[in-house]
Amino acid sequence: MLHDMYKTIETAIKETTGVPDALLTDGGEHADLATTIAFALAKQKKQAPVMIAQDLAVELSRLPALTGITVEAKGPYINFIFGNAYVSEAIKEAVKPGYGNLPGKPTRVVLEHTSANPNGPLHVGHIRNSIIGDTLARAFRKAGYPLEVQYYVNDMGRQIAIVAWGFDNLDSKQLENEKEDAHIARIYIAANQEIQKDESITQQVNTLMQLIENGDPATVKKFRREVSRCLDGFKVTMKNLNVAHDRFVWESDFIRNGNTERIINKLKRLPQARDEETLALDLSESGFENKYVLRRSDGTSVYAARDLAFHAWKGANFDRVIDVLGADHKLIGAQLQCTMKLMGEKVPEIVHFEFVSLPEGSMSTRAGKFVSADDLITEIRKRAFDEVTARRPELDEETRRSIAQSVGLAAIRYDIVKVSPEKSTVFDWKEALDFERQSGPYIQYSHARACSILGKAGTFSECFDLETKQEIALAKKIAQFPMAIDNVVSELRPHILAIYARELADTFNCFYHDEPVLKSEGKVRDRRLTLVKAAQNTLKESLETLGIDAIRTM
RNA sequence: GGGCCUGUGGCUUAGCCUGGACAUAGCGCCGGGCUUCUAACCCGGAUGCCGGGGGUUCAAAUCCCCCCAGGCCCGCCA
Repeated sequence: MLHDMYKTIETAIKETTGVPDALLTDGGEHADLATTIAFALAKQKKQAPVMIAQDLAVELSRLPALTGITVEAKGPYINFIFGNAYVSEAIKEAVKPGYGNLPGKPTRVVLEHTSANPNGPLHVGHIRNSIIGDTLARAFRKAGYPLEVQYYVNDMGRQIAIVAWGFDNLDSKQLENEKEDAHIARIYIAANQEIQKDESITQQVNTLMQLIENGDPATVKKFRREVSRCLDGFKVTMKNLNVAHDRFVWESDFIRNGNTERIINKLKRLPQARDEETLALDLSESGFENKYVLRRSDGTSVYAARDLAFHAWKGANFDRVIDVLGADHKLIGAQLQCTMKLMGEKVPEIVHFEFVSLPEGSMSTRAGKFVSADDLITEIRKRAFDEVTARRPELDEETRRSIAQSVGLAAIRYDIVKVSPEKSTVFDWKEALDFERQSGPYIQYSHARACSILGKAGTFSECFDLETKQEIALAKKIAQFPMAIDNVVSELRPHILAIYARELADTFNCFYHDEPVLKSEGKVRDRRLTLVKAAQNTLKESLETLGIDAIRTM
């Protein structure tokens, strides 16, 4: 809708003036859309921008294509204000189930996210990856793309060897009520402490790594067992965060199925290959200083080689390959992209996000310095339950627990997704546990209020002829939703949706505060209820795309 | 030392790619609003050399250069 209007007006400006760029932008508080084209034409026409704007506005307003759009010059700006037809059409769409679904596309997309090393529980840094990834996944599906979400299991790294050593050599019994991933972390941390004390352990770990690379059955079994247990823990955490993967892809499979060897043979033939003691690529002509090592001198593969095999496999099976990775992967991500291009393989798109740290410094699983996602979830549910109990003492405990769970989820997911990924953040308990401010629960509350109004309204006949300023403002905000979804997938920036949902809630809150709905009568009541229904539906779709429960009462 | 990212009122933050109309919102602060559709809400007020300095432009938070501060990275680790 909004997109159509943009195109129509853009074409009209281009055809009328002959310029290649209509310089059309959001009109903010002045208009729905506006152009600064008069500035650009000033030099060429040797006329003041104000004069040009005035003449052009008159000319544009006469065009049949722009019927129903108010065109007016305000100084050097030309403003476009959409009429009632636009508003009515938008609300007609917005009351339908699935509002915001974009037309289906043939492009098959594979999206990888989270992929944390299975050596300890997911912490508040990892879940930034999960939440950005999962929100993108939901937006892609809403935008009509067939999508598969994958988790890449790094099951043959040094840290897994350290875990395996710990289980063999330390007191490694699982404690009562200890979650699998927390158990693994405890052993991993203890093993690292032992390594600090006794350097000879490193040799034993190296031996384990050689055994796993050679496919020694007992070692493979041992590694698989602990990695699987850790993943079981991750799955519980992710379920609690409403995050889902379609497939877990194991790194070691790319050794076993020969893909890594095949990719190494292909890489050897590149002019950039340096097959000396090690096999490495010289990517200096692409601006990378260090050599990109693929095979060690002992003949075993390096992570990079397996990663290339993994990405080649993804590229062969999907049309678009997208990875969500932390800022620490920027360099290796760029090297991966560069190498894929040199090989003529599909180049993955990478979404990077900056680090989450603690007030006392960086997080470290090895040092046991982290806030686990499980602890955050437990704490936030407790807080949410107290809050619900204080606000709604009349509800039974089960209902309050259920609301608290949804509110807690909303608080966590929104708190993380609302920030632009390129900003590094410091985890703050006080902010994470806040349900007011610009929070997920705030948006849920707007939705619940809308549901409450609709519940009390009974039946009404839909009416799309809006009138007051507040009605129109809300309708126009609702109309922006499909474009917000489109922007998220085209820019790969899920925080756009978070900001949109909050603004929609703001607009709806102001609307129902200022305009009586249930107490109005006749057509006014009908059209306001229709608008509430459209707002409720749009809030619901927004929340669900953010992976947040659109609860009907709270 | 080199590369990438960030720097917007006391705190958090949008806008920056695609330059234009008084820089977005929240928290906190000050002052209002619950016998009226759930106050997880709404309304009003104070608070900004948009890190600093140059440049490009009719016009710069936005583009270019330099500097400063913080984060991340520069392994035959993953």
